[in-house]
Amino acid sequence: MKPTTAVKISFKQHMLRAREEAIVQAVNRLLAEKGFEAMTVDEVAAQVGIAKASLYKHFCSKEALAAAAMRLLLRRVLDVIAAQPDSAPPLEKLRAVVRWSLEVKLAGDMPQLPGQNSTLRATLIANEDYLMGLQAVSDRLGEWIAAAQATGALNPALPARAILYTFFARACDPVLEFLKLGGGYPDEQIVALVLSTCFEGLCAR
Amino acid sequence: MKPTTAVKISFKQHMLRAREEAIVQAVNRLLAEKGFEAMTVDEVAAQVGIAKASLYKHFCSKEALAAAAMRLLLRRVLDVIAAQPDSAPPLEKLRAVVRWSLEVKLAGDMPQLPGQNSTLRATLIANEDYLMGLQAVSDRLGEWIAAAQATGALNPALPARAILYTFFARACDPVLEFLKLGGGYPDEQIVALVLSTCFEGLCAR
DNA sequence: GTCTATATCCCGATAGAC
DNA sequence: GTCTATCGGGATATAGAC
Repeated sequence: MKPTTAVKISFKQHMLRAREEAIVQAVNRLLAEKGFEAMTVDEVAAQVGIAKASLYKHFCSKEALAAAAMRLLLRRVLDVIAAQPDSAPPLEKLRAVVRWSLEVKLAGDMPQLPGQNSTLRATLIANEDYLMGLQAVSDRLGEWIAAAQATGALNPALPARAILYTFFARACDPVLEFLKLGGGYPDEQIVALVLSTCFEGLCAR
Repeated sequence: MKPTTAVKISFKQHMLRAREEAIVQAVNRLLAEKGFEAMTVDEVAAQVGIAKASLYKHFCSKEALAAAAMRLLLRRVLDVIAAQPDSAPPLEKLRAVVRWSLEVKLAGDMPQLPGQNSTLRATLIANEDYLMGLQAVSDRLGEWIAAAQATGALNPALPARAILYTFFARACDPVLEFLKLGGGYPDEQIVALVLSTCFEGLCAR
């Protein structure tokens, strides 16, 4: 009996977890497509195939939905960071992470947060998981940045924070969309172009 | 009598023009501060000091308000472009224009448009003045870009369009805000940092 | 926990007097 | 042209039955 009960509970928890993952994935897609303000909770519910009231049993507010999507994004970034081989030069590892974020954005999977939304900002900075994930990403990238500056691969004259922020900003760089809408370039080349301008700049070398 | 009437009409038109300019300026400020979606027409009316219904006598929709602000921005950009001395190298003229836009953004005067707002996009591309202004800016900058690439100042391997879009994208670069919020850097240095990473890139030279 | 139905609020836009 | 007052739509969030 105990095992059966345990199995039942586990099964229930599994289903609940799966549903919540489906919700977060739908939120991620909608955030990437329309941004936070334009996304409506009705759309999320319709996308998942449940009633809106059911959504609020899992997430108590629209901001909580977005926060969950952001935590998912941070987990994915940390996975990509962890997947880089230790032996690779720091600069190449940084390029790989930035390239990944550009590919995600170009694929329409990068959630777009509004520049300054008071309620959303409050929810995010009040969320420990989010803050710890953000700190972890910053720390890992910060180590690589310092190492790359030490070897002279990255410009040592730039503050490390400025470099880090420049990487973060690639996640909302409109140049990708501009080039895609303009047409004439395959996705790989668009990514290569933006990556080049980010690291090598616009001036000739 | 004729002169008096003429003066009266001119005076009225002048007042009307001044009021509309005040409206557009308020819209510009609010767009820079909160973005299009978060800006409410009530706020604009309150800022100008008139009733909301009076606003709609000048501009028939919220989108029209934003479009007017964008036309103002394009005029200001064209003025800055025209102010560059012909004798200066094209690269320096481009740097000056980008620097100006960074300074405007850092001062909180750069209107922020939503990435993809269907109704606003429709209003903008339906506005001849806006489209012509945008074309004029693109043309003038495009000439300088081509010249700078010809002399080898800008990387000739990059498509000119990619360079142009990269300049446009500086108007919504969040790195400025990040560095400002982080503290520790005066505005001039923040502008210099972003300008440097834009043209010279992150890698050492 | 899931549903239908509804409360509540906010915002863009308008009516109509002056 | 300016005002006060209001309409109508849409969005977040909740009530209450099952």
